[in-house]
Amino acid sequence: MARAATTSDAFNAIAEPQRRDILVLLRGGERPVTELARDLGMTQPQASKHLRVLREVGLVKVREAGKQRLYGLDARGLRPIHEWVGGFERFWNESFDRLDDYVRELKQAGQEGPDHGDDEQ
Amino acid sequence: MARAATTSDAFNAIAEPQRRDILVLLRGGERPVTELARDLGMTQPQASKHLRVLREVGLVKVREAGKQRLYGLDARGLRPIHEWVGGFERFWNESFDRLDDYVRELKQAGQEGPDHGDDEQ
DNA sequence: TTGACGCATGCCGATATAGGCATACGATGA
DNA sequence: TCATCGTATGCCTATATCGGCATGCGTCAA
Repeated sequence: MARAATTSDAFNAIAEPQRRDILVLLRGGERPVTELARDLGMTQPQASKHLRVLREVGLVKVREAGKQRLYGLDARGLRPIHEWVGGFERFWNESFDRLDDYVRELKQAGQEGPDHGDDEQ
Repeated sequence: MARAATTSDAFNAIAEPQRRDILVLLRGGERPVTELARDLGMTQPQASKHLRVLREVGLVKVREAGKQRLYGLDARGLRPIHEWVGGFERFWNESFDRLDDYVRELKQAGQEGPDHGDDEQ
């Protein structure tokens, strides 16, 4: 096997910096391919290809407008990511040493009696 | 070129589902490699390799414990991701059609001058 | 020392990405 | 119809991933 397809996931799609840049730019509203390419300093084919990936994972939508194709943001696909990552919030808020303590406490609590509940996906 | 290195970014590191699983499991506390491998149904070398990537991007830390090496979570690297993705929150909260309207309003406002007042949420 | 265990690596193969460049295609206007 | 603009694709190369398998290495117990 190789790496998971960039189009398999929103996770994989946004792993590419340029694609992230595109999304950010798109927050400002719909844009035609060429404009995106220009603003981000990439070639038109490059932009088109990245947009294809983003389209396939559903992070952008296209709208025909005469000769142009306007790409717009569809951020809904980012929500799951935000939630997944958010599941770690308490862990980065704790300082490191204290985090270890915290974990050890959890373990003990788990062995001794009713738990504090906290787990999985 | 090829794809960005998996170790170049936390973004790239968590693009791999198995690595995400490891992180989730690690929320429960430190674990030795073999246990992780067993619980996640992967081979030991596989686990080691994924842990290496996670270690290189700083999402996990290791601690020697006799024959074992205990891997623990260091979620601090996830924070930037959470923030980046969080920058799109308002966009996935809007329904799609309304989002377009919103964007159009922004554009007009930008061209005409002082706005119509009234946006988001 | 020897042996078992826990883990990290090395090597190989299959796959697919991202970039560069050329080009095909649809829409618009002359 | 023809030229042109705006995009999407195709092809080629270099690179690196992930998985499988074997093996190297350090630690601990006989």
